[in-house]
Amino acid sequence: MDGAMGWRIADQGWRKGPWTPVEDKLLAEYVSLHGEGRWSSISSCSGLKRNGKSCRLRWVNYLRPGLKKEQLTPQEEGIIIELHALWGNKWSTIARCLPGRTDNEIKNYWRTHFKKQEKPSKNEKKRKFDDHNSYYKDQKVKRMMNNTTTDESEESDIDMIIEQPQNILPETTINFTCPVATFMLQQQNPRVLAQDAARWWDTVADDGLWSGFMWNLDHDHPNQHRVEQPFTPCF
DNA sequence: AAAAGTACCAACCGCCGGTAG
DNA sequence: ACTACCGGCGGTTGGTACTTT
Repeated sequence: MDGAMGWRIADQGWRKGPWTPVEDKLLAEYVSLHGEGRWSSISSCSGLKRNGKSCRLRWVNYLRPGLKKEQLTPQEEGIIIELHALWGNKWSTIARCLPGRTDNEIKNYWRTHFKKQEKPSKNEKKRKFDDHNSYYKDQKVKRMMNNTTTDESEESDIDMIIEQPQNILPETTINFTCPVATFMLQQQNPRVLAQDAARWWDTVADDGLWSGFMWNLDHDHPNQHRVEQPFTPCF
């Protein structure tokens, strides 16, 4: 398999590594003339010493018009989290629901922010705990200032986390009590670190974005969830 | 100031499914 | 029905910038 002209990598002397501006220009010109596709014939038509696979990837992930170069917004992060919980590592499917974002970008984002190493360094463990702990302290203070919750069980969970670090520090994964985390742990993505979800949650909550979001957790039946506003097919 | 650790991202690789001949 | 080609996908790697010690 993969014996196609432009697809064969060995023995062809294809250029590898980072793309140069000249190569980008050649690729863009080729696509503007011939449209997307026909990747395998690029090298013969454009003079590019790249295999078709590499050309396609470069176009899709970097040169294609409409790509967003800026950082992911909190809304986009939330969508990624939700869709990953629903679909798993279907990066291209998730990407179709985020216009201007690529599967590679989303994949990288997820791996960087949510799929941490099994055994982080000692220092990182400490930092994760510190971040996690300070997050809950912040949340507690916010609630006290806003006087918004009287949920004793949640309160005691928070106290436990803050006051009993020895129970948590040695572990890579920390359990936590916000709805996002609870949902994610119910799903098959339990390896979400408190630091990451907490950071995201903090942003969303502070920005007032949470209320408009798609989650709808059924507190009467905590083992169940439903999506109030299903996605319209975007692919 | 230097070394070590970490985060981020572009690009490569192998595999798979669809399709044309 | 079979085979080769093509395009796409997900996992992984390597380089670089940034941060921490």
